[in-house]
Amino acid sequence: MAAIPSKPRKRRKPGRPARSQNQREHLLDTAVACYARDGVTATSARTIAAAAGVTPALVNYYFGSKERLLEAVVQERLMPVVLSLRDTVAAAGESPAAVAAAFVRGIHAAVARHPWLPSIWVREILTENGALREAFFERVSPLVPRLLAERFGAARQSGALPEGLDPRLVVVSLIGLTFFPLAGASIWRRLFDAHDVDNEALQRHTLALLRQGLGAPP
Amino acid sequence: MAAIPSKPRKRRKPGRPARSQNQREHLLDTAVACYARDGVTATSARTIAAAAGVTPALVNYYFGSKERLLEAVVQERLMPVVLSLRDTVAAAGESPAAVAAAFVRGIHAAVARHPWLPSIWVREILTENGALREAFFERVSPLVPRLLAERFGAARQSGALPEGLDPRLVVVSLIGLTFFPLAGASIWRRLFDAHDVDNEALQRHTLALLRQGLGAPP
DNA sequence: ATTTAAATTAAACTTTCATTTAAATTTCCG
DNA sequence: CGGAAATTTAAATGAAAGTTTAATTTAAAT
Repeated sequence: MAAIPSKPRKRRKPGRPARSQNQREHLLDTAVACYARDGVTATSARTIAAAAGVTPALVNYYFGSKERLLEAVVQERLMPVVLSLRDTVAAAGESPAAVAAAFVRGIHAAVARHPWLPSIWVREILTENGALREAFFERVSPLVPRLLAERFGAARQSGALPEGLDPRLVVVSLIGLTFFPLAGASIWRRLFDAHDVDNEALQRHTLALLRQGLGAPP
Repeated sequence: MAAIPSKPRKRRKPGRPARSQNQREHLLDTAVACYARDGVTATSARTIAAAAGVTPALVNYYFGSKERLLEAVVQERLMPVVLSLRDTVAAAGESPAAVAAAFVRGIHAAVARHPWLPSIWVREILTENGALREAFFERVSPLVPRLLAERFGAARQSGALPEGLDPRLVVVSLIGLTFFPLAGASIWRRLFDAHDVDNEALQRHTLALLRQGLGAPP
């Protein structure tokens, strides 16, 4: 049986195109979207190229290898977001509640601009052999998680942290309360028929939970 | 240059082995560990076979295909844990705090037995094209998340849920507060030098945060 | 206008993967 | 003990992956 070329796909001939867009930036954006959708390791260079409408060879032309494309994504897409988040947190007040609120708002603002963020975080940083784990330790963790832990640690020493809470674990809880619901938004919206709940409502809920908790069991 | 057989690897010859262990169960355990470490899509049948000390052909002998191995892992490894968790939650009282506490304790107990659980959850259920997403909707979500949402919904109607909290989002927050810190345990222990904090301390912290929150900003 | 540099593709190469097949070895049942 | 069924491997096959190379087209520089 012969393959039927139902769509006579017009493949471009080789050669520099007339008015070329910035393919390098476009490849970075496409790659980050593919990483978020399928995971870094499961994303082939061919997939990224196809999604960007180019050939795999172009990926290597701009980045040299699959590995260095990931490195460029970290440097040019992930790190700017992290730096901006650090500034937001650093500008918050001293009280744990204020720092936590600034973090929650900062994450929500970042995700509104960069929807790929939570998915990549939970897949590639959180898990055992995540593709961004080392990048996280070396470049991200000194900027945000350590800063948060210092603030909460100082608050505990001045008695401003409620009894029973570990300042380091407050950082962990905060990340879990923000990235996790944002990463799974499409899941719980579908599951609970909660299409009425937008991210702003989620943010209000999270801040309310952080303020007062659920109360004590009877 | 000739390959040097430094370790004269003793490859077994074909044939049924003398006293065979249960390779099928062993392959299921190995697969679930590989899934947790590298992610489902990034795990090749060869990787699982090598980790289990057998050849890839044996994977197909027992499961027919890579895809049906995943299906068997869901049915025979994941689902029993989910069913047990549902019983724990169903046996809790009516108050939101009691239900939440039962869930947190149930998750911690399950993870103590099955360390692969949080990693697989955040990677394969939470994210956009996660390999277990459909299995979650069809088989897991009716058992646990829906049950939780019903309890919290009832609590809100009887006024037992604090102001500002959405009963459906309480479920999401709960999962984020448990699976996320457990999945990332090796990260934050290393990051904060918190090797003194065991999972029991984490559980106490989480329950304390759920009880009282962080307090209001000044 | 001519030359040089940049951007892009097609095609080829090598590796890795999932799967199939045939053979080998052992257990189980009569 | 002897044959049928079960379990395992080596080897082969075909598809997909990452990368390299050479060719081709356009833009930029002189």
